[in-house]
Amino acid sequence: MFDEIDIHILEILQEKARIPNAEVARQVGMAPSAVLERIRKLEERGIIEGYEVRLNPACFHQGLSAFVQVESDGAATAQALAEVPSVQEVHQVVGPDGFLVKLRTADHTTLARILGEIRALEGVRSIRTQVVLETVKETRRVDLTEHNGNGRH
Amino acid sequence: MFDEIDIHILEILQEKARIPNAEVARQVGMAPSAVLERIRKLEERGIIEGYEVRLNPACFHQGLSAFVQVESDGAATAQALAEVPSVQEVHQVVGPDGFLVKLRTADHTTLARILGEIRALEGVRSIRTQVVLETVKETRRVDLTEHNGNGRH
DNA sequence: GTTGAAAATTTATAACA
DNA sequence: TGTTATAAATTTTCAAC
Repeated sequence: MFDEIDIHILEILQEKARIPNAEVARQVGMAPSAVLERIRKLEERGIIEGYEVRLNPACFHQGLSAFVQVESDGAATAQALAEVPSVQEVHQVVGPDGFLVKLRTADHTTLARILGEIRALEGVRSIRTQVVLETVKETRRVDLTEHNGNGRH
Repeated sequence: MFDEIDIHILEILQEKARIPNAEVARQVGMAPSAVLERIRKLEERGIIEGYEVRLNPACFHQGLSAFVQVESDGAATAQALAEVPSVQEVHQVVGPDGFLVKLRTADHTTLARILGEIRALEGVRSIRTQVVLETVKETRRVDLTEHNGNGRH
């Protein structure tokens, strides 16, 4: 799938995605055009899904995180949950609690309102909420260290 | 904190962070240097935390997600959890289950090994694991729609 | 798949409204 | 703060290897 140079490029981009191509080329010791070509192919193959800016949620009235275990029998529940504003993640999980939902809200008042919305969704039998006191770690970064020196994948 | 133009810029960057400054300037109808200045200040003020490439986890042997409820009495548990490879998130939550941990692994075998590691951490009394069957939605994007037309913040 | 060079575009900087 | 203008740097393309 990719070689060590690709991994190196991805490591650089994971660290800081909005840097010039020429700078990436310098760090991996290749011509800018070659790096551009590799990045293009990584994008085409779906290995790179996209580029995001990481905003500080607290600056946008979204400082409160919570996880909600949703027990549901409705097939359409997942989509309905995904469309609720401030829902950031919806995972279908094994076991009696059908879905695990992550959401961000401004405060406890807003959280209460959102939870009411979720409880009112068709098919939802019960919900159990866990409010986050403090987020110690939160990253989307993929661990690439194991892909170094192993040759091709 | 920021005005409508800032919000517009952030909306564009949330959609696709690795686009030229000049293109952003075109879309908001301003001079590139003015846009660059605004972005710099958003970065300085910590509103923009950084830029990330979004990689496809499945391409890096991280296709299996799971959430682990960790009941613990150790003060250092959070840090220990955060340092476990393949742990992507650690949240301290209200209630008896002290922490909620999100992790990504290659397969069930690896998951079992990681869970063993977590269970062996000092202070951990019990863990309860929820394996993700399917992720319906997973985004870090902040909802900026409410910040439009409301004037300054 | 890579290189190297040319052309188009973008970024950085400074003077100015 | 924003704009324009200029120089420096970068991106992109393409022919050749």
